[in-house]
Amino acid sequence: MRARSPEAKDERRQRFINAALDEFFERGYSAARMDDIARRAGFAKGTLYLYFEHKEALFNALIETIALPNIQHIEAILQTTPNATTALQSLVEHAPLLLEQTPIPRIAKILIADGRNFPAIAQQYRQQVIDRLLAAICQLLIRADESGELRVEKPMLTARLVIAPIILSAIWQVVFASDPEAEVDVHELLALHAQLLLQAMKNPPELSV
Amino acid sequence: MRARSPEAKDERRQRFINAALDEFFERGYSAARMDDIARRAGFAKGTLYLYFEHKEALFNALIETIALPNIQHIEAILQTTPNATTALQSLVEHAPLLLEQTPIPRIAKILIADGRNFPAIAQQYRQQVIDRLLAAICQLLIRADESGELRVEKPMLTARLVIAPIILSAIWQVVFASDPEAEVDVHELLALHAQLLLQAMKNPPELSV
DNA sequence: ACTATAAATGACCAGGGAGTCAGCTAAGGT
DNA sequence: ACCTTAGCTGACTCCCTGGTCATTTATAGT
Repeated sequence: MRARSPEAKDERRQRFINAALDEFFERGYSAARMDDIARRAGFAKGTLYLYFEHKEALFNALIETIALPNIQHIEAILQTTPNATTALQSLVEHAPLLLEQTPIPRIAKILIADGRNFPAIAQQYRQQVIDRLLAAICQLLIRADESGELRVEKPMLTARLVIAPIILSAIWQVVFASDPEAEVDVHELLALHAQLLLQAMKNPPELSV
Repeated sequence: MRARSPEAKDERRQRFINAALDEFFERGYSAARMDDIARRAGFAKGTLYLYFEHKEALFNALIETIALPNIQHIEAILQTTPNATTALQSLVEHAPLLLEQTPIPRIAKILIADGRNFPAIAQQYRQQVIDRLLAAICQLLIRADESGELRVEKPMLTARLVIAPIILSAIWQVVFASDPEAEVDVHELLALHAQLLLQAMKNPPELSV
């Protein structure tokens, strides 16, 4: 079967990108072979080069394509809840699914592993994905502070603390996937995280002296 | 100059390992060149092979050698303080220095990037370094709970939450080192982290309802 | 000074992978 | 049925790097 229509070509591109996600994740950028990526997508190496000029272009396309849909999903979770408390709980509730069913952990691993060799891509990813996620959480916290629901003195830093255990769980899972001893109950961990965080933000400091 | 005594040979080994740390960190295991590592240590490639059988043996030695001294340093910080509150504050106080002056962030990056291709090394590192660090924090929390200083219901998970922002700061710094826009005040971030965490653990949940 | 020892060297080899291109063939048009 | 277009192929080239080893040379002992 051949791709003649523009839609069919887009579908080809996507298949190559998905194959690249697997291979880059598994082996790292340098050790991943273009031939393997093509085979995994079901084509020969030459075909891959009809769709991407070179390895780096494929890498570029991968980072650009994969993350955005997922970040929009998370933003939706955060914005469709009435208050910050339930928004955070909802985020934490959805997180295990995000970690298992989306490519986010794999993208994170790739970015950490190979981002240094592609500073422009790393920067773009930070701006378009991470900063956006942090901004969404930050706004949520500011609104909660203004409404009196929570007490948030440094929303930008607090936003970073909110996502830290989530991201680290993703990385943990990805690095120690083959190690049964290293398993962690992510849901329980993040539930505790939300509990402690909300507890700290609900109690004004004066009470704790 | 040549290494004739066993001590001089140990010193050579260490120089190669330090050079390997730099190169593996910068390029990743696969893209790092043995010739570059040898040159960086001040020798020719052949000499490197007098000290390490092959690339993988060098990688092995790197992971084994570098981390342990630093983990002992951290354990010392945690054990020489009278109570958990000051221990955590002290950890957070020392963290920016650990992130800047020790190879911990670089080792973390290498482990994430290449650990998947060396599952045995990743597992060994987890057992000898990470689990040990978590155990030290866990014990600290248990003692604090027993003495009534803090309220800690799930010490093992809480220990993970304690280190999450520290590790993530290390990774952040390593990935976005070249991006001036991405700078974060680690000290301020971790100070807030300690403050919120201690606040949550000092207030029994009943008060916050 | 001379010699024996072994540390250090770097040209070399072999294997492997990025990128190419001349040929093949599926598919739509006539 | 035949032709034309263009999507697809994989053998090939070239370069790069892990690992080797015959040669060179520093050093300690006599």
